[in-house]
Amino acid sequence: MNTYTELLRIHHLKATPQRLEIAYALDKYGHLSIEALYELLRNKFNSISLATIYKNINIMIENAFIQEVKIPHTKSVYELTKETHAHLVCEQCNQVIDIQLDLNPLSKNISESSHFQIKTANLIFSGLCQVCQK
Amino acid sequence: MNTYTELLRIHHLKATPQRLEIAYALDKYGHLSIEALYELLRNKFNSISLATIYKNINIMIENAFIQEVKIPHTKSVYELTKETHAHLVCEQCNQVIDIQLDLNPLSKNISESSHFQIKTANLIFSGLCQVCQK
DNA sequence: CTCTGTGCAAAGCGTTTGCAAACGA
DNA sequence: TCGTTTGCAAACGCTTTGCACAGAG
Repeated sequence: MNTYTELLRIHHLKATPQRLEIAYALDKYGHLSIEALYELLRNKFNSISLATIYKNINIMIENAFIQEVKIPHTKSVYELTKETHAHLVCEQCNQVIDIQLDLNPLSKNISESSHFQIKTANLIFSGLCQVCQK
Repeated sequence: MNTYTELLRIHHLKATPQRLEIAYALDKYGHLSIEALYELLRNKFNSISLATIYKNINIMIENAFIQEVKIPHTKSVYELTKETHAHLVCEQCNQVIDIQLDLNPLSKNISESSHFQIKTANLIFSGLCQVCQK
């Protein structure tokens, strides 16, 4: 039993070949759109359906195996759930980069001053990656 | 000529009654979904079309008169463009609150350490508002 | 007067659903 | 074997488009 099978199990998901491939692809590429995932999986499964992608993405989100990243001005991408981090999004090549960033102190400050109970923070920086700056 | 007419002019938008009402509604309520906007405008214009809402929202975004706020797990809302700020979103009542927050120092830090040229930052805190905590 | 915006209906497109067959445990 | 998942096709819902008329400047 490989790592992805275990990972799926932990999140109460049966390990089908399609799901294993989704997990593998997200692990390898970090962030993928529905469309990109579909294209990737088509290389493995000649007759895979978009419906299968959607059904799996949805159940994987429900089970906290993956997360949706909503990006300004572009379509969403999906990533394996991992510890909280921020995203850098290149407006030119659409690359998405994770950066470690502890927002807890800031959240705490705001919670205290606004009486709003903060559970999660979502931070996206948009701009140009090193390559696209040239 | 009222304020909203001027505001629209500044963004190179003709001041039609429908647009004036959109501007007024966003100014008054802060953040509105397409659907909410449609319901509000229907009170003023008995035969307004959803297509008109969409066309105006789109051109207003293009002309930087308004901005879309993409919220995790819910539909987008729209707001008048103003200086950079973060959002508090209540997961229970879906209320959206603006908070002033200067992310420039943080952006600068990240830009320098990551060689990524940051243009804009987008920060959303999700949780429970004061009322919904009870 | 001219060009843009509006409302309506139809088209478009991404996403979801229902179902029979295939499959995982 | 039993319950879940897959793939297909159809349905769905949100958004966009084309067009004729109305309205802003």
